[in-house]
Amino acid sequence: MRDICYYCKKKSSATGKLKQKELEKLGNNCNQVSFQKNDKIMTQDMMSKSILFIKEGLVKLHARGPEKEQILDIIKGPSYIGIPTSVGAKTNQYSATAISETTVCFIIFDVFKEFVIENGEFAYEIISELSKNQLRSYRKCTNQVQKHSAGKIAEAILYFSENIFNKEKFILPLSRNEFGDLTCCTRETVSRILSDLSNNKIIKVNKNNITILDKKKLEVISRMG
DNA sequence: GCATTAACCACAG
DNA sequence: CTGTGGTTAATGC
Repeated sequence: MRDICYYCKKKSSATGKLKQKELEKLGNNCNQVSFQKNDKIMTQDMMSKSILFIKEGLVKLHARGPEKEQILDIIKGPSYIGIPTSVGAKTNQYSATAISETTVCFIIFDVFKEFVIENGEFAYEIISELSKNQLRSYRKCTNQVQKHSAGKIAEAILYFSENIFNKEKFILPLSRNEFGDLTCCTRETVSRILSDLSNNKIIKVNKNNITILDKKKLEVISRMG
């Protein structure tokens, strides 16, 4: 049991900086759990007591807004989730739900904290990941406010293709409604824009199967908003 | 004014 | 749950 982290092939870049002793300690202080699609991994407003590491799988981060549910981000393992809310707040500021079969490591907060304090390289890798996420989040926020619907949806399709699946063809792991919650559109607008893009031969849509046919045009739509 | 955009509503499959 | 059509309000030219 104590060696599970030592031999883990899905280590984060931060965990890669841990010494063997620390990895053993991590192994003794984390708990690996499997989740099925739609299982709740972390719930908004609940007390956070662990750092969560997605070893494998897809997860959506979401929060209740004043009006409706908002999908904040789609995360692919291996990646930490919830460091900001575990470190910066008493309770979870958002929920996390599996959108594919997912393996999560729950790491005891104090052990994580100890690594940050005692291992500078580990800490730097964590800061690096948090920084990248914050920059991406700023960019997403600006785009959501300023782009028109087609641009936001094109951007999201490109995000799935380039950052999640690394393919031109993929299965959208969200319903139309959820896709709307992610892109700040209504489900009707999502439907219409997907058909438009399909009619214009920019993407192919069959239920949740999406194929990018003309990436250049999709990028233009994303950029121009 | 007129056109465009997107939300809201309704209804069908 | 999804696609489509009509209506409406806001915004831009």
